Amino acid sequence: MPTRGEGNRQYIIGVATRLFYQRGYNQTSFRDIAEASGIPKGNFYYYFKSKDELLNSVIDSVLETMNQRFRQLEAEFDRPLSRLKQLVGLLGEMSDDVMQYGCPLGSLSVELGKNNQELKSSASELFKVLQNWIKQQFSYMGKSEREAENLSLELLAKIQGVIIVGHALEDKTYLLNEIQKIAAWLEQQ
Amino acid sequence: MPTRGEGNRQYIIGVATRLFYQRGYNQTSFRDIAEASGIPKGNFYYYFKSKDELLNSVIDSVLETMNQRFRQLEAEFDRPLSRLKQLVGLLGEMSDDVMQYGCPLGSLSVELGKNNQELKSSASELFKVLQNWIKQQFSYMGKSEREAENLSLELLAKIQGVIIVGHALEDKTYLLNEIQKIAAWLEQQ
DNA sequence: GTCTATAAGAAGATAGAC
DNA sequence: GTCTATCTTCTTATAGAC
Repeated sequence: MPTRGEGNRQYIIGVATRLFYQRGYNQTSFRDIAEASGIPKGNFYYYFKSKDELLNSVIDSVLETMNQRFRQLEAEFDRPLSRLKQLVGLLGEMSDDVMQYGCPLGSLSVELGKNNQELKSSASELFKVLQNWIKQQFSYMGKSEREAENLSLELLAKIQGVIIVGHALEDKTYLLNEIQKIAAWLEQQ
Repeated sequence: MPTRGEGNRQYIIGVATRLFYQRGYNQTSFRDIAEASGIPKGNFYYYFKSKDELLNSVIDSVLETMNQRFRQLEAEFDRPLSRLKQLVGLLGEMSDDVMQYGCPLGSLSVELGKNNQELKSSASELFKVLQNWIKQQFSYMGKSEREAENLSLELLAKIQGVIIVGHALEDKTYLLNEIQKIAAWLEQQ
């Protein structure tokens, strides 16, 4: 059997990230992750002392991925408006997943809000980091502190709103159209 | 022990409705419902042949409650605009629950979308009924078919957006303020 | 580090006495 | 109709061989 060492840890986190999103945290068992990863479930306790700790590691990993993507957007696009439009474009690329599983950040936050307040706060951190980055982009665009705050919340609410409605109404065309409208709205700011 | 007959059925549905909302469907066990209702869990199978069937009954019951409330709003308020504002006002009254558990319709739809497509469609029905009623109110206000459709979706997306953002950011003040803004937006239509 | 076996308890569901 | 006891399976988690 191959020995991947610490690489195994990251691999487990990657598989868990996907399954937690697609099936929900509570509905994903170590058995599921074991089958999807090919790693016996007994091993998980060598890397994580509990399932909750695995979720915390997943959240940390998602946070890191988010920050990497932010830096990437900052390097690739000079104009903050372009960065925001790119972010919205990403939503369009994820539309199939979004239609089935909802927003990765929003759905996790809501699920954990129902029976795990501690982990819910961790998940909410992701949301706050995203909001802060968006806010900063609006600041770069010359908006005041207050305007940037309001616009960042407005953008987030628009995104979350069309995701839930598209998901619940099972209407992908609606979702795609609304994403276009959000991009157009961004252009006007 | 008291014999409540068919009243028991409705009583179980009522307790389950609340618990499914507060804890999530998958995270609510028959044991939980038994403890909260005082009815032994073995009895549930006399009224419902499975947990999924109980959820279906809950969804049916919520649908009926929604329709009752619609009729009530129609009887109590002549102007369709007043009815819609009242509906938004209801969201404000539920704000504490919404902050903790999210939207009763939206969160259920997202949860079921992750591992129970059949039940998810049933939950989505609730959403569609709500949208249709909202659309009808806009029609009564003189909007065209297309305008009424768009406005109903816009209202729903606004509501869902501020719920998720308020919930994830743990900011009740934001939620309450945004509900006020939605009411003001309604006024302009 | 990796793997198997298994413990301890909770889940949904059923049987059958009353 | 109501209730208890129990079956089966699945869960998280641990023990211990290799």
